[in-house]
Amino acid sequence: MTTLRDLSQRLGLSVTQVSRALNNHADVSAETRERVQAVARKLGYQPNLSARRLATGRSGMLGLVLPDIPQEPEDGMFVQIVGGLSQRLARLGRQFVLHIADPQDDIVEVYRRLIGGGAIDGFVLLEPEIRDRRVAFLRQAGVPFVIHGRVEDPEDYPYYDIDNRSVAQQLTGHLVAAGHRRIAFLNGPKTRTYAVSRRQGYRMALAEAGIEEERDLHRFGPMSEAQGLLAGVSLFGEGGPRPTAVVCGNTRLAKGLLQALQAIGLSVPAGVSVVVHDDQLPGLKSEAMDPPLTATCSPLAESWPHLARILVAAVDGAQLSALQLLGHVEFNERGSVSVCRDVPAVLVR
Amino acid sequence: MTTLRDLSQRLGLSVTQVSRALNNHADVSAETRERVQAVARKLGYQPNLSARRLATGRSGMLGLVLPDIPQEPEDGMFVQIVGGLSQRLARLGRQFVLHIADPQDDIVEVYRRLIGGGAIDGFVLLEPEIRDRRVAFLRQAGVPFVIHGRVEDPEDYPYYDIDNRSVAQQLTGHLVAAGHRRIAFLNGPKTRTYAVSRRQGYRMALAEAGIEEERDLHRFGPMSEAQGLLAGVSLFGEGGPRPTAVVCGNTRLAKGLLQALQAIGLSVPAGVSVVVHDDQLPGLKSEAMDPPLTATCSPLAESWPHLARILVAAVDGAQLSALQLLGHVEFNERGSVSVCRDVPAVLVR
DNA sequence: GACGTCATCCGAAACGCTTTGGACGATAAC
DNA sequence: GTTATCGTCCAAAGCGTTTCGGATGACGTC
Repeated sequence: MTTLRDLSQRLGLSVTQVSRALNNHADVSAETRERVQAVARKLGYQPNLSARRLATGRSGMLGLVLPDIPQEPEDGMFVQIVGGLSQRLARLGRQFVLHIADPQDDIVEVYRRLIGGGAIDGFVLLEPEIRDRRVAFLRQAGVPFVIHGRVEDPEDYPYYDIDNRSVAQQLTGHLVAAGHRRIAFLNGPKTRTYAVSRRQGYRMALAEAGIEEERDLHRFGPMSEAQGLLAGVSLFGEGGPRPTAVVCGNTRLAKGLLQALQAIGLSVPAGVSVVVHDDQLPGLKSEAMDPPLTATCSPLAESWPHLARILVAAVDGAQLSALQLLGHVEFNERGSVSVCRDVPAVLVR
Repeated sequence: MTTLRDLSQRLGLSVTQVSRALNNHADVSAETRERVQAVARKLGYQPNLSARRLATGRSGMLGLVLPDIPQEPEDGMFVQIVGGLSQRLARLGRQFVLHIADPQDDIVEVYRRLIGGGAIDGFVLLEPEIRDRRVAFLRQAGVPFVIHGRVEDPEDYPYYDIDNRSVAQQLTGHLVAAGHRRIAFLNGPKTRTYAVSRRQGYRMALAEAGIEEERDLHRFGPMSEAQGLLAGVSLFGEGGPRPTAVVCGNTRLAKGLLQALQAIGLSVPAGVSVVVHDDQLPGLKSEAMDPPLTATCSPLAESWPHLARILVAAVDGAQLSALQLLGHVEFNERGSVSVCRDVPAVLVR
């Protein structure tokens, strides 16, 4: 292994100057810099990361901790995440450490161990929850991180997110504009911050139109095909509240819902109007469904480059304003919504 | 962060003794060891991995390098691999580093960079090829690794594998015993060592029965459903060689083949006999197929714990004999094979 | 009493890097 | 001619750990 000392001896320079030359410091002449870098390249010099870390306190390793091995059907997305992050971070000269925790371990302890060893500079946090313990711990410990999503105020941390409130408001509003007043919402798990934001958007859209929210039409749960199917049956099956339209939190839920509707004998959009938020999950595109669904669209895959970039910047101590980003959301109308001719439920009762 | 020096001051001992006490060295009294470990626990001492690495030359990090982001349908398996390895290594007190290379980078350069930085102690190598460049490089560089599979002789390196030659021989032999003489083999990619081993097994079984190999019945290619389908059509469609039985390299190939056979109107086992090697890929079990397939079975998921254990032992400098393992293979007869009544092709011609 | 043995401890060096504080000429400013 | 400034360089300290080569004292042996 070539070390700085090897280079310095070969060049007749001090170790100091060689180090500075390689790291593009100011006080080294252009000529020396060239010479040093040429020799370094020739000898295939690679800085020893451990030594660097010991001197600087930084290891160049960024981590992702998962609480358990992902199972179907989320595992495909997991590949995208891990692959995207790893590749992006590699391009930024960092290394990616994946840690899959023991499910029975306390997650905060896992983080404590990882930063305690000094092996990891910062973390990507997925699926933030309200009052997220990881966020609280890392913030207090002064360890850099970036959240995929956001937590409750104050928003004084790096994140990449989409405007979930606006997404829900837009989708719900679109149905309201078509005359619907009894609109179901298949939301995500109650403890997830994005589900909370979306609830706000849903409510705002209803409130704007003077519609009173029906508790039974708002369902929280995992964003899975199974959940979509179950919710669909429960909403539209016998004894169900039978709304006239449904907002789906993602395309997996939508797929399940469409199956339920088909089984029940309801067609879209004639019988029920359906809109969805589309993360562009692999193999589950809203435009390829039957019928193609009107959707807000924001590819999940766009997140990873941003998360990588933001995390690296955060570790390097960039300004907070440079570390917060809201992704772009498109709205695509595709004819899965029909004008509602039903007499408002309130009058029926 | 608590350091050895903190502990030593607090205990009135030298840093040396504290270090030795924590690492269970010989020349430290039982009483001191207890005391040291108690205080270390209390202060939540975590050894600084970078410092340790600098002193020992080991970082405690083990790596897996993938040439690109896995795509469907292999991505599910990838999750199992990465998840399994990461979790197992964590339990052994090591960290797992996943590196997804840029597809355009030379793979050996990627390894060179990773070990050059001194960040990684050893590697897990997946999908070995004949004359594998990674193996050549790592062996020459003296970097520990474990192969999932094997390469050509000499076998002086750590591996976990199954006896692929025997698997192919067993499956082919089973068909031979049922009277089949024109047996197709859907094998893996030609450059993979396991495909080479399986070819040997296939040939041995044929040779034993005095059957001459027909070139056109032995197909190499990706072990995908699509490939199984295409091969099925090409073998049994119009103008195809129409063997009486097929050995499938894995259940994905088998699934595709069964689709092709159904489309063509051939039934299993009445029309064609089919056997398969089953890696227990998620959602693709040989016993759940239609019909359930006679199979050799060796769960891929069993590999990860072994690979993790072996790699750690290799880094720790264990004897070679402790580092080589052949996994268990079961044979399950399920009735997808019928006795062959066809007149041997040679007599027809 | 001299010697060897043993258990237990310690100081100091080493790993490869960054960074601090200053040295040394050359040039510009007064 | 003195002083300040600037560009370029270097020695040395320090990061936290392991490890080598002793040091020390207690004890038993002859």
